[in-house]
Amino acid sequence: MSTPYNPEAVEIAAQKYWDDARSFEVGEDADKDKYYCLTMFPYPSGKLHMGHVRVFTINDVIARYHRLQGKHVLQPMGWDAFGMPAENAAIQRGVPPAKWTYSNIEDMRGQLKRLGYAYDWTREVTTCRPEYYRWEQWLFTKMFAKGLVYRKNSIVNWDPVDQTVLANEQVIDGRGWRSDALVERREIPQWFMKITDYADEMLAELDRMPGWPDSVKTMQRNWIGRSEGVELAFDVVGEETPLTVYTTRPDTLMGVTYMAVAAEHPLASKAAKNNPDVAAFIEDCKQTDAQEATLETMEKKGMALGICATHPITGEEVPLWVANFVLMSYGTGAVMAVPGHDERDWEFAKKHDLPIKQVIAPSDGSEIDIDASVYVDKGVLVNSGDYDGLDYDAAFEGIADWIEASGRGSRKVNYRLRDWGVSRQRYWGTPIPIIYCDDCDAVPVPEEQLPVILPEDVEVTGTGSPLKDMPEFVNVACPQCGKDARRETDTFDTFVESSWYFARYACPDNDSAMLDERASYWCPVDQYTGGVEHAILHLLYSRFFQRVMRDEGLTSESEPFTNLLTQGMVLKDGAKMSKAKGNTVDPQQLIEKYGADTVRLFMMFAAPPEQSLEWSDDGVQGSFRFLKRFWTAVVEHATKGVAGDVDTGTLNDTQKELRRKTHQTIAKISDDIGRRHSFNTAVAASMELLNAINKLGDDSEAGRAVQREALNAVVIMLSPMVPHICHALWQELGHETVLIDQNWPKVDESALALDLIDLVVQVNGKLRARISIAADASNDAVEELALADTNVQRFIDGNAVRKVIVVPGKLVNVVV
RNA sequence: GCCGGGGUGGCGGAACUGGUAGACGCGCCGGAUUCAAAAUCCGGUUUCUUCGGAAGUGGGGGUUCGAUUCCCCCCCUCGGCACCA
Repeated sequence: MSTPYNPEAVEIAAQKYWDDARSFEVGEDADKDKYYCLTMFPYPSGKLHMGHVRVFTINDVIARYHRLQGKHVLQPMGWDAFGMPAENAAIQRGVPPAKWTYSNIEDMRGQLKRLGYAYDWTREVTTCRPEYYRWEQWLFTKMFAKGLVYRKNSIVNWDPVDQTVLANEQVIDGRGWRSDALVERREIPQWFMKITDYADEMLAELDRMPGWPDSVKTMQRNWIGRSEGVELAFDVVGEETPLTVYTTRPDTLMGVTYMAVAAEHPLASKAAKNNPDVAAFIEDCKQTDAQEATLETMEKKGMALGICATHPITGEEVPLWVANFVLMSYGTGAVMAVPGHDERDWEFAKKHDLPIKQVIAPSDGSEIDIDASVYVDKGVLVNSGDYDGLDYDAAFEGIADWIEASGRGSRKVNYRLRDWGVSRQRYWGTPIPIIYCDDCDAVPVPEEQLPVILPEDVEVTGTGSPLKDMPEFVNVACPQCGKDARRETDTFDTFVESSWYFARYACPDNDSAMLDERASYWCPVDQYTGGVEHAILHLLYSRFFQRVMRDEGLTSESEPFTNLLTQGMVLKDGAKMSKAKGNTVDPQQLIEKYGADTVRLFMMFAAPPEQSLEWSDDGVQGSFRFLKRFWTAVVEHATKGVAGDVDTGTLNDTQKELRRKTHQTIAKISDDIGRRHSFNTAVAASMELLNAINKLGDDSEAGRAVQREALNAVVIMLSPMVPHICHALWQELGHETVLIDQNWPKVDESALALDLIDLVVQVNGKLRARISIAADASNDAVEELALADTNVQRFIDGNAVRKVIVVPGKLVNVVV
């Protein structure tokens, strides 16, 4: 087969072999060491993009590497098939979302197969199919029974022209993307899952997850945002119900000079009734979208309500304001303001001429001017009556004790994390299995009536969900009393589907249970790979669902993903690839031009997986060139016949050197892939070894044996990245066996031994000489030889040597 | 605004636990091969330089015999911020 490298022929042949042999279909074998290797499943947007190719290749490399290590590897693939783009396509092109989605899946599956990923396609899951989503409907009804779901009002982006709810990404500069109308905040009833019930457990477990990156764990910790503080009630003059607030700084209680409530707060609404200015202000507050980033960066506005609260300790009256930065959905919808010791309160007080009172002084006794700048550090209490002189801890305890004793409140642990709102006013999603009855209120759909099937043959117009206009869907008998009732027409957030799919891959065909014993075999996922953009929401929701499933008796695992790898984006000209920017690169065209292996190789070589990857057409060309060199090297070696085994006793120095390089490289690549996930350096090391093989030019029996050993190793070690070419080259090297069934090469420690080692010599930290010395030389001998070097002596220049630092095997630093 | 990343030659990146900055590849320059080109192969390639060296990892400071690596401050940039997935 001394033909030039023809990627297409090589790749189709390898793929046909894997297909025919069903190489990647795996069952549950209790005797084998299982390894579940998973990548975040894609949304079927139409075509594969480079971001997909990158993450799937990373995962495939890990999967194939572990298979060569003797593991029983499962790598499945499926489709996160519900979501907005299908509705948008339907609006724009009149294609029903289901049809559009299924056709995209067909196209993308074909593209994935062409890339040669080692997937077990018999386990494919598609979330928009009733046999999948029925089980999350089922779990929802179980959660309902346990009180883990509830309904409450919450805020959405309302487009007053299109009369529809908008997603945050459909709000551009505060306006609806289609109507250009100013978006309003509007409250509607929605379903919530009590993720906060698991906040403490999920937070604590983060400390016992060594397989996750610290950055992701830190983000999740901050997101959960556990804080200890007190909740306390302020009496409101002329009101029966007091105003409850939460604070983590009870030590600053004596510094409260005003309070603020949300625009939606009942006290604000009440004040608005006889104050048109307040009413106008509240209306104005609603003229904004519901995103946190908008809220945090917009101008802080407020207005006095003309009502006062009573300070619980001093009895002084403090004015009540309504403010746009206080949200009804956060905490109690009201805050106590301590302008002296809170940044935002200070700025607000300055703007509205509210009094600023210093109640905390720096612990070191230094003077501060609270009118000139805010002081947010913890310190010693001043101007706080009985509490003066106490430090933060003592003041916290003292004031908290007083609050509890007075019956005004209590210590409370609070979370920044809010319960998960799962209702979406959209068509293309899993129907929420609830029936509304005038007598029985919200009733979950009984198990025997599941799944609630989403009608697929619909027309989508863009103004509201088509389900509302389908009496055959909406009208239903109440499961409890049998009277006429109405189905919920909202659907689930698509994060619900992606919160448990990883477990369903183990048993996608089970039509009588959500999970079975096969899930116990495969779960948890050993290696999970996906974009950093999912560091919080998707990963936290999945951790939550895993626990819900555990508490439902479906699994014994608490954590879904043992090891996590978050990969960076693919950029072109420094920017994320997007149709809008016109800087996309189509993987399909590249595969046609160079083959899948070249694309896979470039992806692995161009950057470490966690970092963003800058696309380069020249770089792809370079990867292609390397594969051609690789092909030629093996073919030229093979045409001279099959070389024998290495006889270590008969090698000359250059042969020994290549053999050392071979085994050094085996050690390096094993570590690079297995431990560090540093695929770019693994590829670089393979290139170095191949360069060394090509340089040897030794056709003696021993020379050819050493080359063959090296080539065998390179072919196996590059195969996770470029499996097709390696499949062919393994045969070319004369093996009767199949590459994917091989074992990873082993390091021969004896090949690594060196008689002489090179050390560098520094004088005052600057490189001045290189010396070669016996590997087992003593530090004294190393020092002596270093000092004897003429260039070293030149830089010592007659000065007294103050110190000599010898780092064994590395360097000598002479300090003068 | 808040939380988490990143910043090293002309470019992508390497340097893993504080120890030779620039591995490997791209690009470029020179050479071989060729009627010529493509492809391929060989050599060179941080900058400045008085050719001795000197400077250099976003900027400023610090710790250390020694800092891309650790600490403090700042700048730029990317991701997330609960309805994009």
